[in-house]
Amino acid sequence: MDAIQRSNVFSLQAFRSACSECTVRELCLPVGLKSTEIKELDRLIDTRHPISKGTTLYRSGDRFRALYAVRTGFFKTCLLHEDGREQVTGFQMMGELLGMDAISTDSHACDAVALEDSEVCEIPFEALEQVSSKIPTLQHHFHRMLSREIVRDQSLLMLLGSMRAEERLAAFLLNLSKRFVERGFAKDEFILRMTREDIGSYLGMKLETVSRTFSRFNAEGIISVHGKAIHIQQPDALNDLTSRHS
Amino acid sequence: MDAIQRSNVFSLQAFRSACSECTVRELCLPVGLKSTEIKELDRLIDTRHPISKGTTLYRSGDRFRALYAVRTGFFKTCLLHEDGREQVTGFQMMGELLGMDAISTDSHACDAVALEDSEVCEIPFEALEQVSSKIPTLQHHFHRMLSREIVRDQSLLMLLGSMRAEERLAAFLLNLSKRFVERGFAKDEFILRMTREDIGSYLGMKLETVSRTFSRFNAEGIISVHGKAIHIQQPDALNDLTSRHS
DNA sequence: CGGGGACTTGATACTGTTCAATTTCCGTGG
DNA sequence: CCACGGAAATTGAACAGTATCAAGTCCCCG
Repeated sequence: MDAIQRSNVFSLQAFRSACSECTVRELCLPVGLKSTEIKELDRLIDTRHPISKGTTLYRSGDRFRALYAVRTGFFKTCLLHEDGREQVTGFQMMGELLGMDAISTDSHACDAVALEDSEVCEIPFEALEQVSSKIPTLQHHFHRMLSREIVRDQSLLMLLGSMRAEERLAAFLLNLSKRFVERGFAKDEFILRMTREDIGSYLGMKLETVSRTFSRFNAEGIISVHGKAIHIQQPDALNDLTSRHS
Repeated sequence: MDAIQRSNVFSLQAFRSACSECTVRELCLPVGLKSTEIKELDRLIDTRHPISKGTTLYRSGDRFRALYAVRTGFFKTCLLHEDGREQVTGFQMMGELLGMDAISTDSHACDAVALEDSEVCEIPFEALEQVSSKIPTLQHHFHRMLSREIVRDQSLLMLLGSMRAEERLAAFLLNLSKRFVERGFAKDEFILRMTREDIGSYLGMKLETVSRTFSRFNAEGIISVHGKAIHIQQPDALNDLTSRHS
């Protein structure tokens, strides 16, 4: 387990996006900005905030002031239904943005909980709007970030609406794998930061079903599971599951 | 049925948002704009486009050029999985915006299909970004629109992830009712523009289950159903369904 | 008026849930 | 460092909710 964690070596890209300025600069990745513009951006970032495991970054109903870029660590966002049911709406890792749902009502629509000790950069939203209206490429990229969140949610809708338990879990693992790779970690070995219950809530199934499905994949040699440590043995098999007929 | 349709009388508000300029002005609803700014906005709107029933406004993969505001009519958006499965991701009616998911990749991520003869206003996106960077209140409101779409998708996630068939359909009917009211139509009588299959896809269930659940609600006197004509008899009963324990 | 898609309804099969009993893991304090 | 205790995970068996398959009806459009 410790061995697996060590195998998640940083790549240069991952290292870059881990430094404070660059987490925000991720907002303007697709284009080269002038150095004066970059300075303006960096001025916008508040100090880094440590968030320890299990604590919330914000809660549903909190007044919206800033977006947060995950610098290190791992978060989940979840809605709380009045009758107590919880729905996990997403998991956020290094370089991803939190809080975009709050813009619409000026108050947060969900809770954001750190699943391990983490650090975030605070991006005061008013300032971001001001700066971005002066830098068209930044504005455009920010719109892309918002839009990407919409697309992400919609592919999750597809998953919840038309896939079976096996397919959902396969898609989930492949998605995690892809995101780890983008950050320079190993594509086939990682540690889950969330519980089976979190996964189940996210994927619309019960924790027992998650556990059973993991066990089945394990028995079939598609992955090996040891608690939260996952090793993907046959990525193609997972791929087949997500796109197989009926 | 014709009678029900007639009972959906326009209110002043609905009438306003149906006129071309105002559909776009909906973008800047929360604040008063100067008349010069309103002129600038109105110049931005392309001509209105009629979209006849069954045709697509855009398809997945189409190059992204503009957002569309629904002026009259009714649309669905749907993702197509490679194996043929279709997932309806939303239904859009008068005054709602289409195409926000396309910003992220510059190409549309889903199909938009007119469910009845409709009209849309085209809002060229580049122009919108330019204008909105000059008018802070417009920029902010546009961000709210994007964010609202995220929130909308996330409450649908909750629905798909943690509700049973009955609860889903109840939530769906209440949501439609709410949106009709906002547009000045009757809150308890309306015509569904989509098929049972569309509803099922949207709510993550099979068309037979949709039909059966409608029949059960009908038998219990909660609603009356005649094909696509719905009359909500006991809104409270629907409310109880959506928020009842386990 | 005819044809075909949309809808309803029934019988059956199956996936995933629920309830319950263990086992494993991991943080905590002795 | 080890032992303890509680949370997390695994596994089984019975059950519930939906899906599937199939037959028949309705209704809308041409």
